[in-house]
Amino acid sequence: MAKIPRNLKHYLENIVKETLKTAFNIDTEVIFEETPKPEFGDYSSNFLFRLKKELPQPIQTVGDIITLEVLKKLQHIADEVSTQTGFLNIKLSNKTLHNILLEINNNPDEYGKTNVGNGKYINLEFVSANPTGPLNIVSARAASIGDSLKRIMNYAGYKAESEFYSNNAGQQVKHLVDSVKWWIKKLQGINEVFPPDGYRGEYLKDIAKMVIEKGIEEEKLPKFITDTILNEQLETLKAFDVHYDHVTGEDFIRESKFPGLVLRVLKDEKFLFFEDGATFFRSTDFGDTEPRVIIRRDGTGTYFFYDLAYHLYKLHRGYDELIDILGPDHHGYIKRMEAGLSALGYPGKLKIIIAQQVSLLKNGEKIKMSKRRGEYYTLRELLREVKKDAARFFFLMRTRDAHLDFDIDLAKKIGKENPVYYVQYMHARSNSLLKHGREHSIIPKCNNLRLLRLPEERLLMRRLMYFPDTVERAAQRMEPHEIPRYLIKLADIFHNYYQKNRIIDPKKPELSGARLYLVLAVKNVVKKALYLIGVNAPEEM
RNA sequence: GCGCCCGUAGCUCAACAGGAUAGAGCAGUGGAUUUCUAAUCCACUGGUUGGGGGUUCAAGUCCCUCCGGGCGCGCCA
Repeated sequence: MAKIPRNLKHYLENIVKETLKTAFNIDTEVIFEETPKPEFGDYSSNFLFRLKKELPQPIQTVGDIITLEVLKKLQHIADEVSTQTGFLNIKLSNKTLHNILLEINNNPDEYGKTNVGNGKYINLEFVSANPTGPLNIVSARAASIGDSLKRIMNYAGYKAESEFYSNNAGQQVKHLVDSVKWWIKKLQGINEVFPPDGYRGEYLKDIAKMVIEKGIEEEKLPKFITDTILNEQLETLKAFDVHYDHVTGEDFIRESKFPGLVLRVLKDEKFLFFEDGATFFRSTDFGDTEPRVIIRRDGTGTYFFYDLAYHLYKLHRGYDELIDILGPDHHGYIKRMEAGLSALGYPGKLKIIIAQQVSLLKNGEKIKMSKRRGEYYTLRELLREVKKDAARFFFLMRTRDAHLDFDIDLAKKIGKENPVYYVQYMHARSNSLLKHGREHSIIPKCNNLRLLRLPEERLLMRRLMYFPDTVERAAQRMEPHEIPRYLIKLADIFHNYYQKNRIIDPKKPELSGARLYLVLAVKNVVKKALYLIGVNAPEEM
C-alpha cells in the first residue's frame, strides 16, 4: 500500500512544478485547488493559462506532455490526469481516499495540521475595550474572530497568542470615577447634577454599592472601578469560551519605559515637530493624510501616543507580527498606526483587520442601538438569549468585511434552517451511529474500505480530504469563516448519505464496518473543525 | 469634501494569485419515512452580479466613472 504524502495538495504542486522544470525549463509556482465539480476530478490547476505567453509550444501540446509525465509520477495515488480547456485536472484513486480515512482515524488530533505558519510568533489583539461598561455586540464578533483565529493559526503551524488591552487610564477614567461618585452620593441621599461627561448606565450603581460596602478609600477608587469592570468583561468573555494569554493595562504602559522610548526614537529620526505648543508626529512621511499630535499643548500624551508605546512593548516581547482586530469605527486609525510603527523601525510588522458591524434582528426587525444614550445590546444579554455555540458560529458565518445580520430567532431555532444545529447534529448523528453499531457488535473497521464505492461515499471522503486545505486557507487569509462554510458543506453531504443509505446492516457486517469507519472519520474531522471555532461537538442532541 | 467597507436570486449570503455552465441556505411549489434520531432528504422555480465604460484568451473579481447604503475624518479613546 503506497503511503500518501503528508500534505496531498502541496505534494501535487511540487510534482507538477518539478515536471515543468525538467521538461520545459520553466520555473514557476503551481497552485492546485478544489475542482468546481467532481467531474473534473479532485484537484485542478490553471497554470497552463497563466504561462501561456512563456510556453515554447501550443498550450495543448505542452498540456499533453505534462499530463503524461505527471501521470507517470502519480501512478501510486491518482487514477486520471487530464487537461481540459487548459486546466490540469487530477483525479485521485479511491485507494488514496481510503488512506486519508486511515490518516484521520489513526491520529485525529494531527489531521489537518499544517506548517504554513512555520513557527511564526504572532500576537493577536482583540476586543480591547475601555473599562467603562459591558462589552457590546461588535466586541463579541471581534472576540469570535480573534479567538478562532488563534486556534486556527496555532493548528496551521504559527505560534499565536491572544491579548486584551484595557484602556484603564486617562481622562475617561476620571469621568468614570466621577460618575460612580455621583451614584455614591445619590445612594447616600445627596442629589447632585450628573457630571457632564459622565457615563450613564445602571451598572455603575452596582459598583457604587460595592464601593460603599467595602469602604474603598477615595484614592483607590480609579483602580477599584476599572479593575471591577475589566474583570466583568473578562468573565463574560470566558463564558464565551474566549481565554486570553495576556491582559495589559494602559496604566502599566504609561508607567513603563516605552512612552519615553517612542519619543526618543521619533525625535532621533526627526519625525517630530512642534506647533502651538504641541508635539506632532510626521505620519505623512509614511502615507498618512495629516500629521498626528502625540503630546498635547498641556503636556499630556494622546491615546495614539500610548498606543504606539504599547505596540512597541509588544514588539519588544519578540513577536514576529502583531495583528489587531478593530471595530469598523477605527478604520481611520490604521494609517497612522502603521506609520508610527514604520517610524519606530518596524515597517510591515503590524496588520490591522476590521471586524465589520453587526445588526441584531429579532422578530424580523433590527434592534435599535444608540451608543449616545448608553443603549446597546451587550454580550451578556446576547448569551442569555442564545447559546454560546450558536453565537460563536453565527459571528463567523460571514466574511469579516461584510456587515453581519445576526438573527436571534434563527440562532435559537432547532432544525435545519439553523446552520449551527445542522452541523452539530452531524456530530451527534455520527456518535449515535457508532453507538448503534456497538449494540449490534459492529465496530469501525478499515480492512475492507474498498467496499466504499458509492458516489456519496466518494464525495464524503473527498470533502474530508479538503480539510487541511481549508485550515491552511483560513489561517493564511485570516478568515475563520472558512471553517463554518466547510462544515455546512460537509453536513450537506453527510446527511444526504445517511438519508439514502443504510449504514448499519447486521446482515452485511463487512460493509457496515467500513461505513462506520467512514462515519468515525467524519466525526473526528467535525469535532476538530468545531474546536477550531470554539463550538462544542455534542455527543447527543 | 476626503478616506475605508459594502451592493450578487424575493430575503440572508458564497464564489480561494482574474478561470470551467455565478453557487448555498431560507422563503415558495411538489414529493419521500415498515428507519441507524423526520432535529432528515430529494426535485422544481428563482440572476442584465447597482448603471455605464475600459484592460484581458477569460471580469462578480482589476482600472475609470456614476448611483445607492454603512462607518470614519479631535490636542476624544
